[in-house]
Amino acid sequence: MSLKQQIQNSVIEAVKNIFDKNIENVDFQETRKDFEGDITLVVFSLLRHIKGNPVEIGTKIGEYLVQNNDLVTNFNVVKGFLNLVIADSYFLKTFKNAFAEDNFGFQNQTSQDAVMVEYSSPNTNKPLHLGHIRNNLLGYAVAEILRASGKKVYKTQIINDRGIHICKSMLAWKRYGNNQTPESTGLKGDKLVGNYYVKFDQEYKKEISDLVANGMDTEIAKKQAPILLEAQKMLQKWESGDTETVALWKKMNQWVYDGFETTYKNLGVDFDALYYESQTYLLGKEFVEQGLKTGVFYKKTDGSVWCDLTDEGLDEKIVLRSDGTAVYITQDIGTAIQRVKDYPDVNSMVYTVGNEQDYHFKVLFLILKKLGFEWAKNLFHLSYGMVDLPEGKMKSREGTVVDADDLMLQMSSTAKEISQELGKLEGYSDNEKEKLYKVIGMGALKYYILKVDPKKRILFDPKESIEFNGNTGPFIQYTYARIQSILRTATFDYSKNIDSINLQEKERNVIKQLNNFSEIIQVAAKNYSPAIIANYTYDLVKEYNSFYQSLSIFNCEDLDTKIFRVQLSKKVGDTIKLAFRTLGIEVPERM
RNA sequence: GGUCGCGUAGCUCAGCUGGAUAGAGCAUCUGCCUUCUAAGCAGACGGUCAUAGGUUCGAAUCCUAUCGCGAUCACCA
Repeated sequence: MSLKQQIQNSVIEAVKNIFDKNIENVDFQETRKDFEGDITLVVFSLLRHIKGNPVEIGTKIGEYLVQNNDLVTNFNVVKGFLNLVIADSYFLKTFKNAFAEDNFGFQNQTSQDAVMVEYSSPNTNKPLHLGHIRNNLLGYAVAEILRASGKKVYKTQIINDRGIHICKSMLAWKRYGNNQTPESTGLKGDKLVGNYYVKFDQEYKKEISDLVANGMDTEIAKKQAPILLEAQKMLQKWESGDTETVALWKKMNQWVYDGFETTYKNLGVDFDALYYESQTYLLGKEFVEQGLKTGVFYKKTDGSVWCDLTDEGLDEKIVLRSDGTAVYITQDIGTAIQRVKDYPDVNSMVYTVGNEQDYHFKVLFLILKKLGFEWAKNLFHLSYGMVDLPEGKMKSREGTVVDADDLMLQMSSTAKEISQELGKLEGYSDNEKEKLYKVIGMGALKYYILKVDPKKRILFDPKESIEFNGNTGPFIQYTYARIQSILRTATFDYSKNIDSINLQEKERNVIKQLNNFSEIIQVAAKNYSPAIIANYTYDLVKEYNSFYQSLSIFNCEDLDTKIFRVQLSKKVGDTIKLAFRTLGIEVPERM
């Protein structure tokens, strides 16, 4: 039973005995630092049931609690706030329990139901960029947080391997590629293919301006440029299964997958199930047919099929073209259903997709509900804001994108520079150092992105992101590394049980913060927000550092106190590690 | 224009289901390394929580309107 629950029971009892009223629950909050106490009862909220002066009511309840509840040793009332002082023994006991628990805060899988988390979902015509990094980090972290909260989780992505954009790269490679391969050029496959996507665009623009120079209208030229017409022809060939086109498509896609694999590995993300658009884009049509029969959809005179969502405050939405082909949402309907078929334990899905698709997912979820799927009420769009650069929006055509691989490399090399400047890594091999620079650089990048609320836009300033002071990943990693150093230094058995010592305020603060961890994981899972974990961890580290700086760990007289302080340090380290695990951030033994 | 999201210190961000004097970091200034890692700690400075109303004992938080920024409103994906 949590502290709040225990105190609450006593308060309910007190109200019953003193005022003869039955109440069901009471509002608590943590006591503000400026007042004495650990937990605060908001007396105002009782005024609905009990009439009278809040200070008097608070005082009476406080007196009752001190007499009848061993946990409460003292109290004071300020305005309508009853501040309760909790016994040291309580904090020592909760800490002892937490210390004994390896996965403290993590819950074992509690239900058979699983949740599927989709993220990344890239196009296969260009390399991953900063926007994908936010997507991947968010999706991965949310999946891990859900897992820590007790859910079974599958990670998945849908790879957009089909469509005109792929044909553009293919065509440009065919024309200008001279049979270049990743091997022959030493380029990552996705980079190579991306280059030809850019090449296509250049040629396309050239053709347009040529046509315009010859007197053609710009809008018409955009549609009539020969290279575009050829790309469209290529798409038709692909759709009809032309052997040569399909072979090229397979070859180039494989290059891209290999390239992505490297990027994912460096980012530290992975997937349990892959879906390819080329295999799913026809799914969903049969469900449209079914929906037509049940009246969820209706057919217009031209043969196109629609869903009327005006009752829900939305528009009509097309789900099948007049020529009978599938649109984007048709595929999404099919894929969702397919996933539940493939993984029958899935009854909930999370889609990590940018907020420009808010409307799309609103519609998708509504349609799936209308189609009568039980799990449709458990769908969540993890919508996140764009990543802006100081110069403005990222535009791939204008070359203002921040490439994912380049950025990760840059973060590591900055970590290297700073580390070397500080000169702390004597006795480490070059190999170990390189690995460490990566851990720190990635820690900075990941934390920088994950600490902000997903739904907000991020302004990504490359210079400021590589900041290792303050509320940053490296700051937290540093604290972890220091704790490991303490553990290496401790020459006595610090696993001994400590039953009674006098707790200093700083120590109590750290324990209080530690005690919140389990709840924080649940809150973060409920809100699909890694930012909650990140900010919690930062607060924990702040409390710990304050303790660390002001109380000496090894130079105190009492052995029990010494042991306790090492234990406290270890637990903070363990908690940082667990919290960071849910964020996909590694933690160094030394830095 | 309709719909959705955002607007908190000079900058980047916290602020959970309404609660006490709105919190961190960066930047600027002041202290603290012969003791376990100073990538640290302690402190100062900095706010009409976009604006105006409303609900309430009590609002950054909930409601309404206005302003600003962004996204979206395709037989594209």
